[in-house]
Formats: sequence, structure tokens, C-alpha cells
Amino acid sequence: MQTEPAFRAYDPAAIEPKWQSHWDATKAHEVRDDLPREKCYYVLEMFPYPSGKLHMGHVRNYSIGDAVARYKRMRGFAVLHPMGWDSFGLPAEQAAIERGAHPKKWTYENIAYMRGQLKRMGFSYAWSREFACSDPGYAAREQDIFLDLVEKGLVYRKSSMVNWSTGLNTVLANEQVIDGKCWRTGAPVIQKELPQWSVRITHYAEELLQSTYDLPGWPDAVLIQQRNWIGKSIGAEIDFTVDGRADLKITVFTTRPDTVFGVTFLSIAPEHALLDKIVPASHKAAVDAFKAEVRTVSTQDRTGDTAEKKGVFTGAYVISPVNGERVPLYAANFVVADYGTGAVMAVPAHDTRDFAFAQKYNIAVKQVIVADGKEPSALDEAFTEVGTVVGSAQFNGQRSDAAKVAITDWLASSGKGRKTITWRLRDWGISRQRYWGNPIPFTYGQSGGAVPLRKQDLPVTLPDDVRFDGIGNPLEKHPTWATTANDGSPLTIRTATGPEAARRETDTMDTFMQSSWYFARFTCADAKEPLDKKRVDHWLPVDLYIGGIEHAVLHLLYARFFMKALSDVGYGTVREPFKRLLCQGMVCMETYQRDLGDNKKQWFYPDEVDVTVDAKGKVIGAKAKTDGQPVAVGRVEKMSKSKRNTVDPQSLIDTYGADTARLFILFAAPPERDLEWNPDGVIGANRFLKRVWVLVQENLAALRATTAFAGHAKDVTGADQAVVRKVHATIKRATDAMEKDFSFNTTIAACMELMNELKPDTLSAPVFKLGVTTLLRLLAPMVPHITNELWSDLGNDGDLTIAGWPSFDAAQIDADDADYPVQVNGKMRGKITLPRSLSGPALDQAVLAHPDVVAIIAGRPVKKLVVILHKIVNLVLG
RNA sequence: GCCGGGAUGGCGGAAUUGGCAGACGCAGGGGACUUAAAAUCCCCCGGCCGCAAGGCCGUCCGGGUUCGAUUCCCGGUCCCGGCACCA
Repeated sequence: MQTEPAFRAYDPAAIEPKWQSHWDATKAHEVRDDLPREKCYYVLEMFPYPSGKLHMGHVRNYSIGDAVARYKRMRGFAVLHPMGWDSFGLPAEQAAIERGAHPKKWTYENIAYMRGQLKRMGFSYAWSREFACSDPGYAAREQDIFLDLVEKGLVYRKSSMVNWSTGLNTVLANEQVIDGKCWRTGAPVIQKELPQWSVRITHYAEELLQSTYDLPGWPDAVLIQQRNWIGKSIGAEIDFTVDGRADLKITVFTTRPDTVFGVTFLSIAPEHALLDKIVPASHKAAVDAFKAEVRTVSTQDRTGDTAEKKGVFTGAYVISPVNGERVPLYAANFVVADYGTGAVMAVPAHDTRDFAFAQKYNIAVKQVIVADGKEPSALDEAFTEVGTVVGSAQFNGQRSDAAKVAITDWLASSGKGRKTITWRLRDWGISRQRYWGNPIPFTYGQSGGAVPLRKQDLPVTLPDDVRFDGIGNPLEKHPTWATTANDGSPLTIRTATGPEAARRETDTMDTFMQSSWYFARFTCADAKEPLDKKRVDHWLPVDLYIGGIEHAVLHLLYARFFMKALSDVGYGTVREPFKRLLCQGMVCMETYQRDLGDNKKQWFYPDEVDVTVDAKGKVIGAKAKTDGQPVAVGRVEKMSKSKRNTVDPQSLIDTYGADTARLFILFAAPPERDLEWNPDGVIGANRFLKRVWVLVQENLAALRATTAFAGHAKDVTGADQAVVRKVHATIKRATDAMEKDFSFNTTIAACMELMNELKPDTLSAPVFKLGVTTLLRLLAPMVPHITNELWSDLGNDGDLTIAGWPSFDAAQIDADDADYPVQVNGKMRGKITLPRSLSGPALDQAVLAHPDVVAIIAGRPVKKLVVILHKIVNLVLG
């Protein structure tokens, strides 16, 4: 007779949507703003760009965040866990150009679809706080904040060089310039000077730098990257007068004022403003030719790896302020106009690059620092270390690091130089010549000056009736938008002589602006004003922020800057946005490829190849199914469509359910590490969930009929006692992982171990129930659907959030006896068991008296006995 | 070039503070159930030697500290990420 299971099968497609509807209907994950802060927790994942559908990187990011959010709720915290959309940006305009879809329509359709996917994953967001950056409400309030920044002097307009596509008539980002050509049209990209709106992030350079030493919850890698990016450099400016032109001086910036007596030439940026005034007629042609040559090369090629260090003698000489020596002035391609002063004093003896340049152009090398106790001698390479100063007048004999200060002070006292700090960090240019962004709330009168809008004239909203042909900025080409006020009348500004016709700024803001304060808006998404100071101060800083490390110096630096600026314009007192930062690794997968020559590769989807393995299961080759010919098993690389190594989360959910997807992704690797996708591993995760399901369903009646064991491990014996101890040990491991390093992989491993010991045949019903209920509670943050379903099947009323995270008793973890591995001279030789309570000399005696130990010693003299309590015994024998 | 991170079985990974290396999972091998397959369950699973008991080797490589090193120190190799003529 056919044996039908007496219970229903595990069917994620049925139970998962059921719980998701329940959470929606009961608004289970909304949170109050008025509870004591110490009972509150704000966990946030980087919000997505609504590109169309979730990718596996999102699933990983949000699975990690959701596990933390649900864990904290189980611990009784009021958890703020919001979600929104980083919805301005270029892909929407690309879609408009390529498919004729309006950016707004395309964006909001994508949002609707992806919101559905997030809900189908069971992520516990406070959906009432959701917004998209392109929502009029958010964009308008950002304009409001922008005007506050203008008021505070943190916004200005200046001309700067940009990559300009001659094909698209628009500015391109550096990464959109390929081989000096436009990525889309292939048209030449030129360097063009354009007025750009900039935000004064450099105003906060020092605070941004110093605070990195006060962010213990951030990974060092990110902090170090930010410090390097900010690039504080302490040195001196030194003035060199132009020979024969007492009215002109060239100021250099150097971090090595101690080597100033060794200067044998100066290098200056080809774009330097003074150059034209200095170059004599005899050298004008050569210098102009060099300038033209430099200009044709894109910045990246000029400063790239392979770029040759080149220069040209300008025909001019400068006079050293320290010894009156006359040294030549070179224009050099490696000197950057907008760093330092755009001119460098060259000391070939003590700078590697200057040394190479001097060799190439046959310029003198003058050594002014020697290794301690050595004499100057001909140099094969630059000596860049600290040493003793020579050839430097009254500074001879000093240590070179001390001479830095002494020489700077001496120069300062005579007005020829000064101590200076330079920064690598530049102000943030936010102008983008694009439609799908937040308009910059400025206008231009007929006289040309830029005038900020008044707050009552906000918001500036994007017109819907725009055409996308891929050329230029649709806002600029719109017939009326730029000249029409919000009430439909012609746009004017007030001047001393009365109203004057005006035209709107048609540039929109960099989308990093929106992501710089969205986390603050989540605390008060319903506020009329841009930010509700009280709630901002209540919730911020975010307790845990989770996202990819690729944002280490862009988004994460901008957001830190914005928080300080927001505070300075009155939106709260918090100056750092994120208390703890978790950077998750990439999601990767094996690739299959065939080299077609010419640097071209053909990539294969995993289901297009057959993989062969050897007797141990090691992959030894692969063949294409279509032609049976070999394909190379490529490296494990970040999932990308071009390499055909992606897995669509939706198909995963459809096949195995959200819980399996979440469990696998949390189990396969710790959060910070790259995760290698493994389809077999997914099956394994699913198998584990099924086993949990069957374990409960098979024993449902017995489980419902009893209450979980609540006594002490010492009250029971045998398998019961072992399981009670295991329960406490597992809770401890899981709790430590959640609190310390979010190592969900080991938490899941511990849960698997616990389940492997839950044998209903050998356990009393109460202990079995303790094991099962503990297992469900520990797994609940990671796989909320199946655990809540089973919890409910066990006859519980409330869900697992209410049931709470279990607590452990450390005293019940360890057995009465302790195992001591026995080593001889550091090599394993046996194992003995002794009472855990033994310690000190009594323990030593018990060890030596143990028959196994006596046998191991075999009469040899014990030179030393090492006994580490509850850990190990090591006998040092002669 | 500079800065940062990493290297552990066939694979992903574990190992608390210097104390039994390889937890847990995947793959692989063997078995049970089945007419058969799938699913499920049980056993084995770092390498070498050995019938076995057991022994030797083993955490990228070479040294060192220590009773004891995957862990700490010194030197090197390779891989990944970031920055880069930044004066």
C-alpha cells in the first residue's frame, strides 16, 4: 500500500506569500519615533537604482540587513529599517533614447516591479517611509536644502575643464570616455571649459579627515581610502623670482623644503597662467607646440600609467630664493595645474621623478642630503630617505627632517616662503547637463549673473513634454520651461531697477546629491520641512549601514560631508551619518569562455556547457553542448551580463522560494567576503530547510502535546543532557555572531549541528521541543517564512518576533568532565578525561597519575609539564 | 610605484585570547529503500606508508619566537581591491 506522508509538504510558494501579506496587512515593520533611543536601532542598506529588476548583489545586501533587523526586533528593539529608490540618473534617459520610454514612466514601472520583488523576498521594511529621489516631494526639499547651502556659502559657480562629447553635446563622466572618444557615438571628446556648480566639500576637509579617527565601527580599509582621497599634505610654498623679471615670481609647493638648496630646475604645468608672460619669443613656438600636444591627450592618458614624462625648456630662468642660483624653467606634462601651485621645484638628487627627468634632459644633480655618516658621491638613483643636510649654508649638519621646519621658518621670516597645507580633495562639481535629475534652483538675468530662487518660488519641477534624441540637454532645448515661472507667467528676477526677464539653470544635480541625505529623510519621511530636526537627532547616526565597498570614497564621503553641512545649516546636531559600516563582498560565479583571438572572447552560460570532473569531483574540463568542442573554465568573476555568469534572483525565488535564497546567500560566505555562487549549494540550503520542515511536521502531535524543557542540564542525563548543553552552546554562538561580526555562515552551521542532534527517538519530548523551538528562533531572522509557519503550526499565537531571541546559560554549556588532548613535545599522543572542577596542582597530579599518561611517559623523565585548564596537556620528555 | 586585503582538503568555508587543523555544507565514493529512477536515509571522504594497531607529512614559500604557531615576528611569492606623474 502506498504510504502517503501524514503531513503537508514544504511549499514555499504557498507559505511565503501568505506571511508577506500578513506582514503588509498588519504593518508589522512600521516603527514609532518616540521610544527611548537606547531601545531603538536603525539599520539601513544602500538603496538601489531602479534599473528594472533586482540582481544578486541586491539580494545579498538586503538579506544581510534584514537578518540584522529581524534579530534586533527579536531582542526587543524598535527597529527602523526603511527602503527607497535612488531613481534619478542616466539609464532612464538611455531607455528614453533607445526605446522611447519616458524616463519617469520607465523609472516608476521599474520601481513597482522591484518593490514587488523586495516584498516577495520577505524583507521587513517600514514601507510607509518609502520614497524615490525623483518624487517631487523629495526633489523639492533637496532644492530647499540646496538654497540653505547657498546661503551658508557652501555652493559656488566656477569654470572648470570637463570632458565634452562633440557627438552628444554633453558632458561625459571620466568613465564614459573610452580611448579619448565618446562611449556611445565614438565622436571625439575634447576638454572644454564650462561653468559648473560646485559644493564646498573642502570646507570640511580637516573635519572629514580627523573624524575618520573617531569611527571605530568602520572598516579600516574604507577609512584609509578616505584619508588618502582627502590627501592632506603639509609642506611649504616657496617663491622663485623670474630672472630678469623682478615683478614676476613663480610659487612652488613642496613637501621637501629641506632639499631647497638642491634645486636645479623648476617644472611648471603647461596650463599655468604665468607661462605666457614668461616665455621669451625665442622659445614661444616650442612651448606652444608642447602645450598643444598636451591638450590633445585626455587627462587620463596624460596622467596614466604609460604616459611618458615629458617637458620642454621654456627659455626662462628663475632665481633660487635661498642661494641666488639661476636655474632653468621647464614646462612638464606631469605637473598638474590645479594641485598645489601648479609649479614644482625639482631636486633630482632627492626625488625619483625629478631624477629621471634630469637624466633625460641632461640637467645637473646636486646632492644636499647624505645618508648619516656618509660623504656625497655620484648618485645612481634619487636618495629619498632622511639623512644629514649638506651644501645648505647654515643648515649643514642638521637632520633633514628637522631641517624641514628650520628652513621653512627661515624662509617665512624673510617673506620668501611659508608653511602650507594642501589637499588632494577637490570641491564637488555637481552640474550635469541632463534631464533626469534634480534641477539646480538658480536663474540667470539678462546681465548674466546667477541668482538663486527664493524659497517661495520652489520647487523647480521637470517638464514632462520633452524629446529625447540623445543630443544635448532636453531641458535646454525645451521651448518654454527655462523661462516660465511656476504660476505660468514669464520668469523674472528682481534687480535694483525692477523685474528683469530671467532664464532657469538647465543643469541638474549629480545624483550623488540625493543619496547624500536620503538616510536622514527616512527618519521623518512625512515631514513638511526637508528634515525634522528632532527625529533626525533621534535616529541618526544610522546604527548599521550595509553596502558595497565600491562606494568607499564617493557616496560614503559625500554623505559624511552632507551630514556636517546639514548640521551647520540647522537640520540637527549629528555630524557623522553612519556609526557602523558593513561592506559586503561581491557575488561572483564561474565563467566559461572561448578565446576567439584578437582579444575577443565568447562567453557561455553555465547551462550551455557540460563540465567533466575527475574521480575526486575536481573540475577538469568543459565542453560546449552545441558543438562538443572544449571551452575554458574561466575565473570566478563578479556576476555580469556580458560574461554570462548571472543568476536571476527571480528564477531562484520561483524555484526554491525566498527562504532558500536568503539562507544560501548568508551561508555561503561571511558578509565581507566575495561570495561564489554555487547552484548545488542552493540545493543544499533548500534540503536543510526541508529537513527542518519534516522534523517538525513528523512530530507535530508530540510537540504540541508537550512544553519545552525549562530546567537545568544537570536535571537530565544522556542524550537529553547533551542536547540541552548543545542548545545553550548554539544560542551562545549565534548570539555572539549577531552581536560581533555578523558571521551568519557560522550561525547557520551551528543550527545545522543542533538539528543533526535532534533525534526524537532518543530524546524526551520536552527536550526535543526545546531543541526544535530554539532552532526555529535562531533561524527566524534569516528564514522568516518557514520558521513562522512552523511556529504557528506548533500552536503558538504570536509570531517569532514576539517570541523573541532565546537566551543561554553559560553554566549549562560544559559537561562535568573536560577532555584533555595529551601532547608529547607538541605532538598529539592521546586524550584523557578529567573532572572539569580540577585545577592547579591537583590537576597536574591527576594528569600525571592518569594511566594513559603513565603509559605514554613510559618511564621517561618529564622535563616539563604544561597543563592549560580545560584545554590541553603537553609533556616535554627528554 | 604607493596604500589596503587575502592565500587552509576536489570546492565554499570553520577553528574564541597561541592549545585536538579541516566544524558545517557542497561535490565525490559505497550502501539501504525502490521493478527502476528521483527523493530520502546510513557509512566513508587532506596526502603518504601499513593487513591492522599505528606512524610520517600537511594551513602559499623560507626563517624565527614558544612546551605548543593556521594564529605572533622577520624575509619572500602569488592573487584581489583602491589610488596614482599629487610635488
